[in-house]
Amino acid sequence: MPVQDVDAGAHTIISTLDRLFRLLRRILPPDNLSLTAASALKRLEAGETLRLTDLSVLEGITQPAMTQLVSRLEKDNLAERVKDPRDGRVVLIRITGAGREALRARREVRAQRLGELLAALPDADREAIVAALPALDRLIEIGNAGT
Amino acid sequence: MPVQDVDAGAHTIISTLDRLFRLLRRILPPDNLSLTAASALKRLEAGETLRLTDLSVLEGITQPAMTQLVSRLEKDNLAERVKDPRDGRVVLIRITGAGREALRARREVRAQRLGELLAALPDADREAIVAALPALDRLIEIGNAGT
DNA sequence: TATTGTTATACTCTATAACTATA
DNA sequence: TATAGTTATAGAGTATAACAATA
Repeated sequence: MPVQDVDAGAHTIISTLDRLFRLLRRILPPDNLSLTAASALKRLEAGETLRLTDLSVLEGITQPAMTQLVSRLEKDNLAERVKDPRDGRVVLIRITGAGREALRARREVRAQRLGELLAALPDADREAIVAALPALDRLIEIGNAGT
Repeated sequence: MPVQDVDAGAHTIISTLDRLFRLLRRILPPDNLSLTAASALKRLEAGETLRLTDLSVLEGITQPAMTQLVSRLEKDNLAERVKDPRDGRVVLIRITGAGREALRARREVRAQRLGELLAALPDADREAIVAALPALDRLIEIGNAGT
């Protein structure tokens, strides 16, 4: 695609992604982790603990929004607040065993649902989608770098 | 991709899409149409009028949720309720001129933002993403058919 | 009685502004 | 005074249950 067609391409990409987004939300099981909760938990799953502020920046939401999200996660026993002995102002967040299990279950269910749809696609379509993933990952990286 | 690897592929696809969605939401200008409002308006933009129930089914949300959404759109003068002379129970929804203009402005801003990110990608990455769009559209079609 | 839509209520997710506690 | 986090408040978006109006 030549650079001068980037804007036309952007329209098409956005349109498809918007519809895909709504589809994925529809097939997501209702009694499960929300996108926001899952995203934050995934971030915690990777490392050890994270400060509430750092987590809010990484997730791209405000500090009060993260305070509330952590409170909800704590209420459901998916994450917990830990005091930082070196700085009394700081709150560290840690994922719980139940949080890890919730992530695992969510991954399984969602992959199963999407897998059913993928299985109905022609091989060439599956290949085209998989082939685009590294490019999309780089796009995400560029977008996040600008934050 | 062989069929037996569909589940592994599904995990990777979902992970990338989840991060992509959060990125797109972040780069969306705050004082603009939400994803839900824009999706419903786009549906109205295409045809003439739609019944509230039909719109809720098409958008994959409940009837009360659509009632509220239409009320918000009406408050902002983006859509309006029209009585159906043939059936007193029915409410028809119609997009307004301001609604069309809001869609246009939203498309322009979002395409511009995404275009900036796309322009920073190597040509091969842009091509891979564009090449996957028809496949994703067919995936969406399959998913929506199951509704 | 069935269909169409609204109202009531509750929960998640988000924001900004004002506040508290600690450094 | 600056930083870390919480509380207060408001609004979008979603759901289920109960209701009203019309067919």
